[in-house]
Amino acid sequence: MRINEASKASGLSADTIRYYEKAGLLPPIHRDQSGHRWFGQNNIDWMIVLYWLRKTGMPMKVMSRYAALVHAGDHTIPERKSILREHGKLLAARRSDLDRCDDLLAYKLAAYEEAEKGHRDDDEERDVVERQNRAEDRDRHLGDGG
Amino acid sequence: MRINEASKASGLSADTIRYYEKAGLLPPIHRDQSGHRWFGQNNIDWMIVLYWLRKTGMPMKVMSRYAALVHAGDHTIPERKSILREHGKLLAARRSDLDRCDDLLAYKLAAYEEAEKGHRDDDEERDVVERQNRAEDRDRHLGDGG
DNA sequence: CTGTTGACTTGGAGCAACTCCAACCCGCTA
DNA sequence: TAGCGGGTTGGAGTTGCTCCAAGTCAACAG
Repeated sequence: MRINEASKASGLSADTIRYYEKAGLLPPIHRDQSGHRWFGQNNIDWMIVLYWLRKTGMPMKVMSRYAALVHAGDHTIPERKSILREHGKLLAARRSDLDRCDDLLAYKLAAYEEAEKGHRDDDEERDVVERQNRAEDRDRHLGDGG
Repeated sequence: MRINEASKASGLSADTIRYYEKAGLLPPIHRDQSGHRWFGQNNIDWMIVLYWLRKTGMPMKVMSRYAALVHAGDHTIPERKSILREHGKLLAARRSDLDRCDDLLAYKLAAYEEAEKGHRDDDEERDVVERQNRAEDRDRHLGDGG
C-alpha cells in the first residue's frame, strides 16, 4: 500500500513515516516503478508497534536500538525483553503521574465550586481560593517526589 | 527562596522556571538587591500546579491561558473549570493509551518467551514471531483508533 | 584588600520529535 | 495537452525545554 494508506493503517503521519525511515527505525521500504514507497503488511505491523511505543513515551533512541535488535535476529531477544520491561516500568510511572494530576484537578475543581457557591461580591475571594491550595498541594507533591 | 531551592520545591528545573517566567506563566517574581529572583510560597504553589499540568501533557499555550485567567480574577472561574475538565479528559485518554501499550508489551514479551522456549537452532523463528503479531496488533489498533 | 568560590544573571545555541512547505515528478483522465 | 491527485525531496519552523559562555555579585580566606 502507499504512504497515505499506510499512515491511516499505522497511526503514524506520512511525514513521520518518512522521518522514521530516514532515522533507521524502519526496514528498507520498497519503491514502485515511479519511486513511490510501497508498504507491506509487516511494515504496517512494525509501524503500529512503533506508534504505541512512541505514543507512550519511548524515546526514538531506544526505539532505534530495539529496531536494530529485531533486525539482528533471535539472539537479541533477551535485550529486547529488557527494553520492553523497562518501558513497562515507565508506563507505571506515567500512570501514577496521571493519578496525581487527577487528584489535583479534583481538588482545584472543588475549590472553584466552593468559590462560586460562596460568591459574595467580595473580589478578593480569589486570593483566598488560590491560597488554600498551599498546604494540600505541597503535601501532594512532597508526598513522594522529594 | 532562591531559584535552586524553588526548583527543588516545585519540580521544575531552574532553566524551566526562567523559561516559564519569560513565557508569562508566572506572576512577576521579586528580585533581591543583587538582581536574583526571590520566590515566595505562593510562587512555589503555582509552579507545582504548572509542573503537574505540564507533566501530564497540557500544552504551554493552555497553561498560559489558565495563568491569564487566574490573574484576571474570580469571574474567570467557569473557563478555568472547563480547562481543567478538558485536561481531565486528556488524562483519561492517556490512561487508555497506557493500557493498550501494556497489552502490547505483554503480548510481545509472551511471544519472546515462546521463541526462547521453542529454541531450535532454526534461525527463521524470529520471522515467525514477528509475523504472529499481525492480526492481534492490528485488531488492537483498529479497535478504537480508526 | 585582594583573590577565589559559588550561586546567580542574560542571551543564545542545541536538541528531540515532529510538522509544514515549496518545488518538483509521475500517471491518469477529459 | 492541460490539469489533477498523489507522491518525492530538502529544508525551514515549532514546542518545550536544556545546556553553555560570559558576566555580576556576596562572602569568605589569606
